[in-house]
Amino acid sequence: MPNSLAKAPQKSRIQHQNQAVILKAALEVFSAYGYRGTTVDQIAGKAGLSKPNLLYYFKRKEDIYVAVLEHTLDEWLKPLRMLDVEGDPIVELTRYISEKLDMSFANPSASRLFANEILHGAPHIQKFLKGPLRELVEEKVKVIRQWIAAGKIRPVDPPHFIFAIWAVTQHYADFSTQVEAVLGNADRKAQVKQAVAEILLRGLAT
Amino acid sequence: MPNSLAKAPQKSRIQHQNQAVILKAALEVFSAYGYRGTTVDQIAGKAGLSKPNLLYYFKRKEDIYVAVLEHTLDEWLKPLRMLDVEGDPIVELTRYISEKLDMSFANPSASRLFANEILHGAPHIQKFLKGPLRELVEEKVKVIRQWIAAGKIRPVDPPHFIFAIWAVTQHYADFSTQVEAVLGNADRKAQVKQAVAEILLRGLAT
DNA sequence: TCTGCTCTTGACCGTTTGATCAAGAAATAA
DNA sequence: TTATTTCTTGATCAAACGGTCAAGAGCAGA
Repeated sequence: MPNSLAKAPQKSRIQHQNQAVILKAALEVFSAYGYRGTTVDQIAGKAGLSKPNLLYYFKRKEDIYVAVLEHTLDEWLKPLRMLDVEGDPIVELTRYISEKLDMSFANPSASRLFANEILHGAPHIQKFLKGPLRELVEEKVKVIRQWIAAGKIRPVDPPHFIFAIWAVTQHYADFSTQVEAVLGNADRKAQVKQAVAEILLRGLAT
Repeated sequence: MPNSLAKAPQKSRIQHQNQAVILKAALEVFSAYGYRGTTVDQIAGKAGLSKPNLLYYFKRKEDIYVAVLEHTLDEWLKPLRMLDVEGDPIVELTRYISEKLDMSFANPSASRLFANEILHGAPHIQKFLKGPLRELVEEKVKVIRQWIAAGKIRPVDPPHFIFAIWAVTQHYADFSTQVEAVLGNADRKAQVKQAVAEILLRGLAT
């Protein structure tokens, strides 16, 4: 018995595969058009399934949306979790900024989905924001406070410093249309990493 | 003849008043639910008009949206326009950050409307982004470069520095749900101003 | 007052969309 | 093979929505 929990209906190969295809398609469509702006037909089309077939795997449109959102959240916090109080602050923060920017460039859809959800009041992830996210921020605020207390970096308001990192790094995913309209479409990942790290971290040097 | 241009249909008192009421209601609803997520009935309800009456003033839903958007854009750029090359850089940038944060706190709906539009590819304001916005950024990039050349501030990548200011200041409007979920609902305008200015500007001091 | 224009609305229309269902096809297990 | 479960889909429905229209109410100038 591979799973003794009553709730596990053990997915078949086809189920596993189709759910993955649906989630991938749904992420792209939801992030591009928002929840209301997305139709089930669009997702089905992008996933290569008929609409009733898609609704065989997820009963309601909202179920798809929630599944995509939850699938994204864990991934989203990983880089921050790794912020290590034992490491050198500038090295740790440079790595964090770099990884967040990598995520923005590699997977802007996830960032936009998240941004869209929060922009509209986060109706589906209130618990996540007030629970795991809040706790993680409190934990990392302590890390930054320890660095300050140890004289390793100059004083800074820790929660707002974390917000600033989020804001700036996610800007390159959420507002890429604007960035490209103003600067043109050239690839500038390396330049952005350099510039952002400098802007956010130079003020911390002792 | 008060207006000899053929196109001016000279608005009546009622027209003037109702259009203002509609634009105000539409801003709130569009920013909260997005373009697709908003129904004409919702706007009409919030404006205290019947749906056909609202459509007497704006023929199509999209016309309302575009009107609200354009009504917001000019206001949006004013603080940046005032950035003065003759002034002290830290004073000028502190004032700019302060005014942007004031806008985020006083009128988060406008910021969210703008964010939502860009998040979804800015289909209605491509010309604005590639025209007036781009030109203004180029102008202010030169201002920052002059400050650097004159040795008044340490070197920084000017366009990305402007983006960083936008990202961080607008974050407190667009992501206020998240900020409040993590930090609680206390009023913290003054603290935010202090913290953000420090984070973004301390690295510029010579 | 009368006249003409502006404003307002209930009823209605065509389309889109989320969701359902019955029935058949495909996979799986015996 | 046969039996059973899983998967797939065309047809269809009810609700929501953007938009129209004709007819009436309100208003301003003569």
